[in-house]
Amino acid sequence: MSEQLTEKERKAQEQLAKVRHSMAHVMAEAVLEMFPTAQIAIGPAIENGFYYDFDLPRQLTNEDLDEITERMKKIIGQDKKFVRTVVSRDEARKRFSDQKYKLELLDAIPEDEEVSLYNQGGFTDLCRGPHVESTKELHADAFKLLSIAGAYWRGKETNPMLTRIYGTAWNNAKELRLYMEHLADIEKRDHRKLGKELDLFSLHEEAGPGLVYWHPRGARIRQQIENFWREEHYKNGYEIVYTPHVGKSWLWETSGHLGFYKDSMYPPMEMDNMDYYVKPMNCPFHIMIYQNSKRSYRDLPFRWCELGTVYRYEKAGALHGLMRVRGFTQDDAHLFVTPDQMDGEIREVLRFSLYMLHSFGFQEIKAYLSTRPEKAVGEQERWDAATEALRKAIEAEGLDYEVDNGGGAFYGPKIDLKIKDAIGREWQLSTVQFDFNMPERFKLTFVDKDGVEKRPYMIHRALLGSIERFFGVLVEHYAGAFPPWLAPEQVKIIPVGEAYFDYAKQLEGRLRQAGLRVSSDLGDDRMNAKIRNAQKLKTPYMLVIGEKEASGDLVAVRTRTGKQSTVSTGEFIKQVQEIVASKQQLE
RNA sequence: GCCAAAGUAGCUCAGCGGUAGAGCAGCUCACUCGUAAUGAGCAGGUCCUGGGUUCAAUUCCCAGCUUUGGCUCCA
Repeated sequence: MSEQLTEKERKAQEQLAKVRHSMAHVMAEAVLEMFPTAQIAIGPAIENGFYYDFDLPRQLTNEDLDEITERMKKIIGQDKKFVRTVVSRDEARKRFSDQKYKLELLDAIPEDEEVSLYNQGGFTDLCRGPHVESTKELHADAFKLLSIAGAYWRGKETNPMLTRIYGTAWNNAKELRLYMEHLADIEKRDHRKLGKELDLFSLHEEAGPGLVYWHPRGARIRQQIENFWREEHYKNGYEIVYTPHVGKSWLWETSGHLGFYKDSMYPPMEMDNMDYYVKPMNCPFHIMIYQNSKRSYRDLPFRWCELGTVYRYEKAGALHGLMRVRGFTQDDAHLFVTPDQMDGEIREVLRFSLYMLHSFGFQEIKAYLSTRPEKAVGEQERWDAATEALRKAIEAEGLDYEVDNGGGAFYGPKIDLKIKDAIGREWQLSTVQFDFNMPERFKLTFVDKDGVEKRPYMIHRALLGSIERFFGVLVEHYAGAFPPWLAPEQVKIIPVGEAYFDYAKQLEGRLRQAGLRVSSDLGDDRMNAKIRNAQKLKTPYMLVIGEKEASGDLVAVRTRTGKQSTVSTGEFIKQVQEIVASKQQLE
């Protein structure tokens, strides 16, 4: 199932990576022309482009980017050859004696590896390559410098901050244009922008950053998501639980959260000489329910789910719209299972997860299997068994997957599912995680057939992740044009004139009785303006009502996609109900 | 948290060392309308907050808060 590239595609990709990497060198040359004392760090090719990190004598402005661009164009036009030479370490050290970052990189190259330099005339870089033969292969009209950003040297928070310049580069001007259009599309779909335009939600710095306010229209969508979620959980053998928002410190000490994540938790509140913490996770609470009685192997598995709102102190600079917030609702569940049940339960969780994601319109899904890291709790056999269970489940579902060796949490291996949205971006939504830690820490037991108390296995899982984030992804995926089953308002009734206001209200009542989300526009705008307003809100159906419709029990349907038709009111209701029931998108 | 940029009306933005402007939205009035904006009028602002410089600060400087783009982080 994995993406197989043909030889030709692979070569084309390699070439483009070389172009981008070489662009980075050209940019470095241009920057050194402008700032001869600049320290240069690294400059790789990345997805869609390249960057280079510099330590510069002053801050860069956008005008500087223009000048760098002009200089790069000049360099490209000179047909400079990229020449590779292998040198000794001493030579390299001499060459870069005034470049401290390069010296550091040089020291990091293993003894048995060659040290190679690439030169294109005025610029030599310590570099493994590969590069294009000559700047002839680069296209002055197919690159663009995009942004200036700060980046830690070697990505380490404690290291100095360098100036990074990002650029994009392509094979020709047309590809660049398409990419720039893609960026514009991303901007149009931005959930923060659409959230305002469609009046879905807001954030209020004065009331607390990273905390989401759901407006009626956003809340309608959320209700649809949650209702569907609850129904499906009951259908799939889960029980819904509700747990508190705060708990005494011993809970978080026992769970280990205070030890590992204290900095990311909201500070405690003191009451009756006790510290209470706002929950950053739901698991300890579900565990309290588990411990409420002695559990038998006959009771297991327990599948307890909760739309649990948690609070985490995210760093100020990390907040981003709905995607990264400080208060969010996990569509959480914890499964307490016997070792025998593990395989089957994992398989079911995965199947359920895929079903949910498909229901929301995500078809392309990829799995990531993360295995035991260096530092981990739990015996090796349990890790092996759990990891195998995860792998078997992925393979049974025929999912394309990658293994992230050592990428698991310290308490257990996990599967993450990433979806691809309408414009090809990946978002991680579902996660299924084994936990060898909590049952141990809370000393969970069940009495097995043989009368012996044993540890249950515990599985954490979230299908949508956080409702806030999932909602943000949905907004961007659909660009705000939600399929009718999710749309906050499905139908807008637009009378052609005041004479039909009464009929509009009557029709509205009838549609509402039929379960549709509908309202009438009885303002004093002209019909055209009303259509425009409904269209801007991406309302799926607009019903224009006048004499013909009122007298014939008809509706003139205009969909937001621009299709028009006239059908009987009954027929319209039936059609919409069908589309809603089948969760189809409007065509 | 770190680097950089930004913060002016509900929204999108212009402007500027002499205490502010547009479009849209809102309100009022007129128009009574057949598939993406009818017209006119009115109202709306501690120019993010706190200091400093200055005769005078929304404008310049400093600090803070928030947002944006990255970096780091993300149980």
